[in-house]
Amino acid sequence: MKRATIKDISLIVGVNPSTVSRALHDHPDISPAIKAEVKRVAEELKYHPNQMAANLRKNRSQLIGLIIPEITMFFFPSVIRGIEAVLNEEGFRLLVLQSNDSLEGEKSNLRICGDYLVDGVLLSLSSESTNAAHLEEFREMGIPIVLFDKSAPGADFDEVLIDDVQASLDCVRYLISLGCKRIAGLFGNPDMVITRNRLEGYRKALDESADVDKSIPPLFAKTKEEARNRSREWIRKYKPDAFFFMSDEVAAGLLPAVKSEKLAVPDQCKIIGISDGQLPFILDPPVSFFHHDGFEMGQMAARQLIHRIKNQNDSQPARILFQKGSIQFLESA
Amino acid sequence: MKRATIKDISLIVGVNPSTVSRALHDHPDISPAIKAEVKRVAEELKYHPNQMAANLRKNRSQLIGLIIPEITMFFFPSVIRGIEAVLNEEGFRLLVLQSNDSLEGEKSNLRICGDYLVDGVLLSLSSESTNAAHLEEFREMGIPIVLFDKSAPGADFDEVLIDDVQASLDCVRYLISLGCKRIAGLFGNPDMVITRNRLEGYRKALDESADVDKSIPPLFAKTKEEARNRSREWIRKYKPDAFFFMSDEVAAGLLPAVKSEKLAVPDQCKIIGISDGQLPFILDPPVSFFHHDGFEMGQMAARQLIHRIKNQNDSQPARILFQKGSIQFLESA
DNA sequence: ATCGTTTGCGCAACCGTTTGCGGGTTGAAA
DNA sequence: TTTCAACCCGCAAACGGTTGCGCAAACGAT
Repeated sequence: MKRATIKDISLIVGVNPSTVSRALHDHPDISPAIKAEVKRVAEELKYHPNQMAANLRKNRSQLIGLIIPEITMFFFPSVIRGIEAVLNEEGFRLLVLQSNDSLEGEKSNLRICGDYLVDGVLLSLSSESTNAAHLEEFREMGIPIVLFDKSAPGADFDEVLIDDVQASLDCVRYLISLGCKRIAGLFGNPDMVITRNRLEGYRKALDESADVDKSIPPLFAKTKEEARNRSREWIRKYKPDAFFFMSDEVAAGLLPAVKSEKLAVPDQCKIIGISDGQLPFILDPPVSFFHHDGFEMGQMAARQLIHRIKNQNDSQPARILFQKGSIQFLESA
Repeated sequence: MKRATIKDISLIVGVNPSTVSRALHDHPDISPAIKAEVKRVAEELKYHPNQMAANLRKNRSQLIGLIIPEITMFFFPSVIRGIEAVLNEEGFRLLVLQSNDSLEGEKSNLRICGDYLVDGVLLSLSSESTNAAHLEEFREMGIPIVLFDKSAPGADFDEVLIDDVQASLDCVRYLISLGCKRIAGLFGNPDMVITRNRLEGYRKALDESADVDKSIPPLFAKTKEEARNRSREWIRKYKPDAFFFMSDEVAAGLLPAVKSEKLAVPDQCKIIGISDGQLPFILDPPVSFFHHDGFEMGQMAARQLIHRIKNQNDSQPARILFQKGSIQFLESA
């Protein structure tokens, strides 16, 4: 059984295909009688419009491209749920693409988005994307881009971010307020702006206090495995009394290392960091965290993109900083 | 700047659009000279084919629909990586859709797949999909479906699964071989076939042994939160000396409960289950697991689907059971 | 009865690419 | 010189839906 087309309906009802199209879209030019009949037949034939055809004609696709470095168990599943929650209501579909954290991959994915006439792109930059030059030609084609979570300096696009500096600042200040003196910072890929910002917040907090040790070098780990492996030695060498982790991924490596070094939490060391909020309930011990909610960020990014799609050039690029603001405490610290 | 089209190229080169199309596809009818010139101009104009137009004409889309109940941090991120690894090589793109674990959502997603002319669907059934009746009309449209991870009885489609019964059987047998007598089983949504099968393996293993306690009721939890909340009471009431968990999701709820009940692992109780293999390295204590690799399953499902797309009716539906086969031991048990 | 307006629908072009067919040109074989 | 393949390329019709424009019928007002 082939799919029914508008033509099939038009033949049965005895009207022109254009009339069928208008009837199905409730165009005022069409009489109620014909509308009813067309819809009845459409129902009967289980007619569904061929999106490709409609898209070709309308020069849009109702597709949104999502480009992320790599989909892991951390953060992005929440983000995708948030995005889809918003997009589905608006009738958009999600094309998921991974850049493999490379600039080339990102470019290639952007091209794919162009080829499929996506109506907009949600983009979390790769660590190799130190600027936004490769996005410019995309802008020329009139396809809106919203950057989220990971941006780049001078990127003149809509952005949805948390205040990375402030978030880590808050976390480390909290550790200092507990009396911690040797606060170790665990970070991700040092090439990324997000890492630099969170590092900045960490350092700023340390600098505020006269009597904390500032000699412990931050540890940079690109994967949770690397975080776990290198954490042990780091811990042994510097004997921290507190840890700040910048993401769930590195936290997932840190905790096992802390355990294997027999550091009691929170008695011997406190741990806090920035997290999507799922892992802290799974990890042992539960760690406190600055709530960086992926679901919410996904929603906001999607909303901003849809807004931008509906009114292309109504305003300057928006820089949306959002934050739950508060730190959630799970340890008994 | 508008996108360049084949027509633009044809005007510059001075040939017919059809010649341009053939030249770009290295059709043997076109002379090397024209091919070179066409490609040069295409390059110059940064030409990229409009997929929508090509798809409409060719009546396919190079799109694959992925329908899953819900994307969480468990399992599906790995699966998606596996799928994309295969699809990208073949030039397919992935449309990710969530059914919200409902039959209606699944149907709706299938319709969307049809509207976008997807070339195939990868489907992990919702818990409400107790049969595959709603997939039949899809088959009539000639769109191949590959079910993975979660199937239904009597589903006459390609399936990529692990041997759920055998996997849990192996796990529980192992616990018995360690001398465990009070083995508690923690499961997910009892409506799902996958749960029933894993429960069956669990029970079968228990039945093989005369002196194990068979009176501990299995605990069914649909979310990790439910697993955590209800585990405590369950543990207190039945004092198990071992646990079998059927998935990462319930394991993520179980472990904190075990910890809070002060059960030492593996001294006071052993824990083993079926896992994607990421969480066990994060959880404390690390638990042993039957490796149910999402990445690999994603790859296999994608390969099977592509095979089916390329030769539609070459054979009966395949039922691919795969397993790493071995249990990985992380505890010192 | 006449004029003007609204109502309701058809005509045909169009979106960009693909593809069956046909035909002109060139070359070699008979 | 005729014949018949290749060899190359253009023509035009698709794919299915959308939309500007035009026109006839129906209606109201004068």
